[in-house]
Amino acid sequence: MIYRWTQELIPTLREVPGEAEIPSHQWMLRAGLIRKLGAGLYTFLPMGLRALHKVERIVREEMDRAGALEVLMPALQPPEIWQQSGRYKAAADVLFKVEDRAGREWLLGPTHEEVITSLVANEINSYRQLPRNFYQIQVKFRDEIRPRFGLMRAKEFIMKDAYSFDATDEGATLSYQKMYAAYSRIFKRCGLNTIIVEADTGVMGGKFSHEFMVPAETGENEVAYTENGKYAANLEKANSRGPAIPTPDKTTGPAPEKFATPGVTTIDDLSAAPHNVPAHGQVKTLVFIVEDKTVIALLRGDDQLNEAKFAAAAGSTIFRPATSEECFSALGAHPGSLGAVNVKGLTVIADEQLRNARGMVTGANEDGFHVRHVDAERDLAITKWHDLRTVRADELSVENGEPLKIRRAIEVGHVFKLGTKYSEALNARFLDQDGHQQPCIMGCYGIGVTRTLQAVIEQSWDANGIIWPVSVAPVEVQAMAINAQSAESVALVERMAKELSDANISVLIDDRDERAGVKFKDADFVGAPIRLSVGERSLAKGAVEIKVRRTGEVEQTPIAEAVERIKALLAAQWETVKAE
RNA sequence: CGGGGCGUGGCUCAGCCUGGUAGAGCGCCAGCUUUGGGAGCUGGAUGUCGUGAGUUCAAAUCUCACCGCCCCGACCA
Repeated sequence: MIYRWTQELIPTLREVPGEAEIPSHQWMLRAGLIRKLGAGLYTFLPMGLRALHKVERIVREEMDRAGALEVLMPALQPPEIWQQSGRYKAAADVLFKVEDRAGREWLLGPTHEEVITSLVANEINSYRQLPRNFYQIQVKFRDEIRPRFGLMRAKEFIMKDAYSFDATDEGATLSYQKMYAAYSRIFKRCGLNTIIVEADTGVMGGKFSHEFMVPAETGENEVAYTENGKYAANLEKANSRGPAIPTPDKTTGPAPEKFATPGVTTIDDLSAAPHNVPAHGQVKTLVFIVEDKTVIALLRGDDQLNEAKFAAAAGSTIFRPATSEECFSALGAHPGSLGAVNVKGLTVIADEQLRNARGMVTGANEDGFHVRHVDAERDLAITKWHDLRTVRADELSVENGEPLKIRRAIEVGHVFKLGTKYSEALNARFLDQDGHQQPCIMGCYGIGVTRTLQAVIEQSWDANGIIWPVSVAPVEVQAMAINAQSAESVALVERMAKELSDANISVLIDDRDERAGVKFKDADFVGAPIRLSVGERSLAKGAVEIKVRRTGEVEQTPIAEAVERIKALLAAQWETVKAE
C-alpha cells in the first residue's frame, strides 16, 4: 500500500500539547495519531488507526491460533443480567447507564462476562460441546473516576476480551495456560517487554490470575519482583518474609498502661521526642466503613495498608475510611488516639506482623492518650488475622529469599481463572457424562488494545519521536524526494515505493513541497522503521539514502540495490518481534 | 468524589496582581526570495478572552456560581 502525505490527515504538532503529560500521549498527539474529543475520549486519525489495526491483527492471529472463536457482542446490555450476576451493584460506579425512549434502562458494557455466559447458558448443554473459548475485539465503556494519559485510561476504549468454558477444573487450567501462552506471544510480537505478575482477583472474583505488565516509569501499577525472574507480583498481591526490622516481642509488663500524649496524632509525632517510640513499635489503627459496618485494621506503625489485601480480608470491595466523627462515635476518640485495646463488638483485622508483637504502643481511645506495654494477642480485640501490609523494596521473597525490587508498570493484559461464579449465577450448565448438571468452569482474559498501542510507544521513543516496532508501525517505510520539484527524484521515489508496495511493504510518501528539514522532522515524529530519501546530491552518485529509525544509522545505497536493502533491513527488524 | 492547577485565534503562551483600543511566536492564505534537519521578507485572514450573573462610567482583568480540561488519590484493560 502506498499513502501520500498530501492526501492524508497527519497533523503533526511542533509544540508539546499542554494536555499531555507522558511521552507516549504527547507523541500520539504530536505525530498526528489521535485527537481528543473530551476527557478519555479520542478519535483515531488514519495513521493511528493503522497502527491500532496492526495490534488487532496480531491479537486475532494469536487468539485464533490458540483455538478461540471470534464473536461480536452488543455494547448495549440489559441490566437484568447484571442484576443476576450481582454486579449491577458491585460495579455500579463504572457503569454507564442510558435510557431508551420508553424510559427503560440499558447499560453500556464495561465488560462482557454476563453476555457471554447468557449465550453459553442457552447454546451449550453438553460436555461434548466443551471446552470453548470465545473472544471479541470491541469497544468498552467505563465511567472512570479519572480518565488519564490519553488512551491509557479512557472512558471508551478497545478491548480484546475472551471467555473460556470448561467441563473440568483441569480443563479450565489448560484453557488458562493456553491464553497465558497466547498473551506472551501477542506482546512479544507487538515488540513489548512484559513482566508477568501474580495478581489480585479483585472485583472479578475467581481463583487466580496473572497480569501482563509493561515496565514504565509512567505506569499506574507497581510490581514487586526478584532480579532472577523467579518471583513477580502486583504490589497489591505481593508478600515477603517481612520487614527488615523485626517487631518487638519482649514481654513487657503485666498490663497495658495508659499515658498522656498531648498533641500527638501521628506515628511520626509519637516516634519523636519526648516519647521516642519507634514506628515499628507502634500499632496503627485504621477505621473503615465496609458496606455499612465499622471495621478496624491494625498494622505495625511503619507499615502501609494494602487496600486489596484489606478488601480480601474484609470480604468486600465496598469500603471507605471512616470520618473523624465516625471514629469518635465508634471508639470514643478521634484519629490519632485510636486503638483496639478492649474494643467490643467490632470486626478487628490485624496484620500478621503483629502476631508476636509485645510491648507495643497504641492509641487509648481517649484523645491525648496512648497505651504502652500492649501485647497484640493478649490485649487487642483481634477477630481476624490477615496479611494486610504492602511489601517494601529489598524485603526478601517468600519463595526464594531473593530481595524484592519494585517498579512501575502499565497493565496491558490480565488473565483470570474465574471458576463458576458467573456460570452459576447465570445458569450456564452442561450435562456431564453421568447425566448430572454442572456449572461450566470459566476463565476470562482481557487485553487493552488501545492501551497496548500506547504502551508500545511509551516503551519506544526518543527525543525526535516515535520508534515503531515494525510489527505495529502504521507504515513500514516513509519515502520522500528531498526536492519535491525534482522530477527525477520524484519519479524514483514513486518507482521504488511501487516496488516495495508490490512486495507487500507499506510506504508513506511525503510528497509535500516542503523544505527537507520539515520532512525529516516529521518522518522522525511519525517513526516509520525505515526512511528512504532521494536527493539530488546522492542521486548524482547513483545512490539513495536509507535511514534506520531505531539506530539512526544512515547509509547511501546504490539505486539498483535499494529496494532489496530495505527489504533486508525490515526482515531483520521482523526477527526481533517473532514469538517463541 | 477529596486536594491542587488551568481555561485568551488551529498550537504554545503573554496580558489579569494595579479595570480603560486584545497581543506575541508558530501554523494558515497570497507574493517574492530561498531550498539536505522545523527558512527570510512583505502583505493578509482568524478571538462570544469557557458560560452565566454581579460590581463599575468601563471587565480578559474584580466577585459569585456553573461548565470544561490537566495533575495527585481511590478504580481498572
